[in-house]
Amino acid sequence: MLSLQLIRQDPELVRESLAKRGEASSVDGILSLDEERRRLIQEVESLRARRKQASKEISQMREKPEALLTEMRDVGERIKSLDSEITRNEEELNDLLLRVPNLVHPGVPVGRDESDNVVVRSWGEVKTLDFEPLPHWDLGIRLGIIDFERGVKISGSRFYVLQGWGAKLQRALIAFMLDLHINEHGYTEVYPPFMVKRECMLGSGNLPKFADNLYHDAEDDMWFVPTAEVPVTNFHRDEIIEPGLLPFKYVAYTACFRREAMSAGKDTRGIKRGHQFDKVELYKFVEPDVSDDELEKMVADAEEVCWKLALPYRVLQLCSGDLGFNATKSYDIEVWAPGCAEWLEVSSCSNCIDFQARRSNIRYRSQVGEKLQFVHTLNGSGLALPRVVIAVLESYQQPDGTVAVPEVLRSYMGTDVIS
RNA sequence: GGAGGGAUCGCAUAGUGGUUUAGUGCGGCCGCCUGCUAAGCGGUUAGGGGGGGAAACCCCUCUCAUGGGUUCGAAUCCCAUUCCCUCCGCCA
Repeated sequence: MLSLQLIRQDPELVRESLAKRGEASSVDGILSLDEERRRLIQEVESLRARRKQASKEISQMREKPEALLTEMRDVGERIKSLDSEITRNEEELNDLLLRVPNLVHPGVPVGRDESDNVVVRSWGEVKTLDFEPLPHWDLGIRLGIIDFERGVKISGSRFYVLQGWGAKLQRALIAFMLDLHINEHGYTEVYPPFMVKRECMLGSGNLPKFADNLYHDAEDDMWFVPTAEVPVTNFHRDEIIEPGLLPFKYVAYTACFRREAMSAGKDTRGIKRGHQFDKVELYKFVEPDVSDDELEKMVADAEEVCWKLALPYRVLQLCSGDLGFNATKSYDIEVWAPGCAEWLEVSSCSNCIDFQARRSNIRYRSQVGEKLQFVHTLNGSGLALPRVVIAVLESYQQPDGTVAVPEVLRSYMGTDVIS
């Protein structure tokens, strides 16, 4: 959420930022509600001050002053009705504010959609294999490690079962990634709940705007996390972080659940896009002046997974039109999958600056006695599992139909080859 | 799921309708004192919102789990909800 004060002080900045994203502006509506709100508050507060004064006088009188009591009864009624007007106004205002996306970082290239994203670097060689590479769905079926039919039988379309080496490969990747980020990059492992309260979804920015994409248990109003970003953001919700404690760096493994209602019919083949997938997520809470640098470091942490697995990859900077709702600036990492012959998005790393911190009320003090400020939050996949499984299977496949196990996974897998 | 008990300032507690501008202790911070440390002494100790001011700052208002209600006036009385604790039931 943007600061209402900022919108009030510099509405043009906000309008321009929304235009860069190709979003309609609600700035005028917000400003007029804000004006109304301040007017109502001034009125109700002066009535309150008056009532307070009168109550004090009444308490010191021996006889009940009937005229004053009658007047105060009216004042009480007026306060009550103004309060409900303020509540209504604030609900409306808040709903608008919660739907405004983050400001676009000035360094972000302006563009319309993903075709305007910019490749900032790439690593590894996309080499042509000397045999016809199979897509992972064929490999998976032949090796008996992915079972699409049973996934559909159990849960419907966009579900699959990993079994045998397939399941173990995914588990090995999770363990490898967690260990890398914990031991070499200084992240603290957390295992959060996979179902969260509504307010967590508001805090992370998934509600109210993206309810369509979430699984929801209506009976208890519990929401299934679409990414670990949601519970980890809320880890410090409503907290004040004392001087000297930041940064906090967390790595969390979770399953992720997405309805993918918007993309029915897209990427239906294989395990690239399912309603449930696993992910290892990086998350940082940092002081504002370092969040730009911390984003670069986070991307490097995620990239390291790719090069340790020897998977060719490229890093894209997202243009303004492709930027996610929470992000001021984002990089995607894509690895090459020779079987399906495409670049797979395995990570998206974003600086959300104070956007989620404001929604979630996460503040810190830089020094004893200093004013409270909102922290900056960053998140990035490190990495998303099924797509890494795809890239490993397709890149390490051998002419005889077996799949070699990447060096760094051998100790986790206990084998050199999947056959 | 059932039955009871509870939720007050960072922590611990006092507070059963109006000098509560929420007291006290601990902790924290700032002084003083002290050869050092401890002790002692004095002061200080939250957040949101609104208004004024160039600013330092000042004024108002809200917040005693949350939301309603009663009342001229609510931490205090009533109702609902949430969470925590104890016991019972169920359970990986």
